[in-house]
Amino acid sequence: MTETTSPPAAVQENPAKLPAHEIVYQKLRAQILFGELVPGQAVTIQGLVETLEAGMTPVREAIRRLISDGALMFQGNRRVSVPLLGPQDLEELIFARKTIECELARRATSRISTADIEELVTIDNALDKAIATGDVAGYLVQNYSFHTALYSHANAPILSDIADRLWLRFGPSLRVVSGRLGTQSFPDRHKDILDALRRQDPEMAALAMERDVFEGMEHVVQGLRAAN
Amino acid sequence: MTETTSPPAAVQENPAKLPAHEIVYQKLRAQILFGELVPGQAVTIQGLVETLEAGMTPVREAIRRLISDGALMFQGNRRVSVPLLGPQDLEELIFARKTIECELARRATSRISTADIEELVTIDNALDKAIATGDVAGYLVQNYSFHTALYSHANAPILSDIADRLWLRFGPSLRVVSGRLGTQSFPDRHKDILDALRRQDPEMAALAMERDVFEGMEHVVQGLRAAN
DNA sequence: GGCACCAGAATATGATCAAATTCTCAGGTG
DNA sequence: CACCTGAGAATTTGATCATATTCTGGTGCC
Repeated sequence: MTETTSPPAAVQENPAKLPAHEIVYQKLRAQILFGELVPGQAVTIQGLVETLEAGMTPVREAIRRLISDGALMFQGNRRVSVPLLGPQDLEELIFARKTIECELARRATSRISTADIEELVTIDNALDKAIATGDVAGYLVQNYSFHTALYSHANAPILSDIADRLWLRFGPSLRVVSGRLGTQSFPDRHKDILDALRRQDPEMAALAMERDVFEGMEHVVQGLRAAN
Repeated sequence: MTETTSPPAAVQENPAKLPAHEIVYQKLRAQILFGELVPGQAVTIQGLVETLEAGMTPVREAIRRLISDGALMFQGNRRVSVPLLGPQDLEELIFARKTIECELARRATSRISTADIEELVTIDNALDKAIATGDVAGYLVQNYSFHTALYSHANAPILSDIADRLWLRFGPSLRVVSGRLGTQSFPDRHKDILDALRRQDPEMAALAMERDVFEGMEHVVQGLRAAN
């Protein structure tokens, strides 16, 4: 008992200082955002316990969080599933994304540094490459990264949080559409956004963002309509 | 014929059949919205287990949900507390509330029935009474009810959900300010909103809502600044 | 003032109970 | 005779709890 803890060598190679429920949350979140889960698919607690090799309580807590995020859906009876978006949902998401993300772009414009713009360029290049090679997973990751990185400079944690949750809602549907129609078909206004950032023109950034959001979401609407 | 199944549309209206974690969530949510919890106050799992007479797992899940809602805050170490809003947070909340709630008012205007308007009038009368008698708790409840009831007619579940979460964020601070400055001091544009609804004028409703939101939030800003 | 120890709270596991869906098997009908 | 139908069993899955383990923060001693 005197041997409390090995004090100095406590630096474990294990970077996972995070609690289990947090790790499970991150993993599940990524699976939803980047499309390993299909809309309509049932999500079972015990299934995740096996898949993610975690205990029951952490999985439970992660699922509750994701439900609150709108990323998962509680189906009245005790079942949980990935939401299937309808035209009505998409219309609301378009409005919310336009107002919130345009404002984030506006705010980021006046605060972002030249070095940070270059970082966005790097992400956008990776995005272009993913689009060119038809790498759907890469496209989803890089596209999300671009927006998230931009918003991180807006100094608006609450608005960023709202935007993040919106992405969680349409992530699975985005995956479906880009899987079906391919990555090339998606519009991409990121170049315009980067231009606006360089010129430090908030309204131009907001406008470019509005187009990026609207065209992207409209594409999802069309893609899902085709699917029916 | 080959259809799987979905014949029994047995709609269960069993109210007492809610799971424990849902009940705990609702209770805690109400406590936060209507100010039984003070900003900065620590929230412990075991404390809630005793107070709400629930098991540990349900309490845990409810807390996770509330954290995801932004109603509670995870303090890095394993502590959870009620968030304390700063001027920056309030500024973001004002923007988000204005855009989202004005849109909800706009959408509700064209869909709400005369009978439903009367229901709002009833709520607003109760609100006036609470203001007149200085009933802080009643003021908070009726004010929330008015907005929620209005938004329920907008046929926009996602936007309503976002608005709901915003209320959870500033609920505790609203309580602090109204407790300190009294209920009379709060502006109230609900009469203008009701007028706009009767005239079926969406833009007028949105404008009245914008004033209600802005003046109310500005009042919170002033109240918190005085507190410091 | 720093360090070891301790109390208490949070995290995480597995077991147990309850509910719901699915499966199966008769029985009846065209 | 084949097929639809439905009641009930069986299985899967969710909800809850009791308990063990780990971590944090404070306290008292040197």
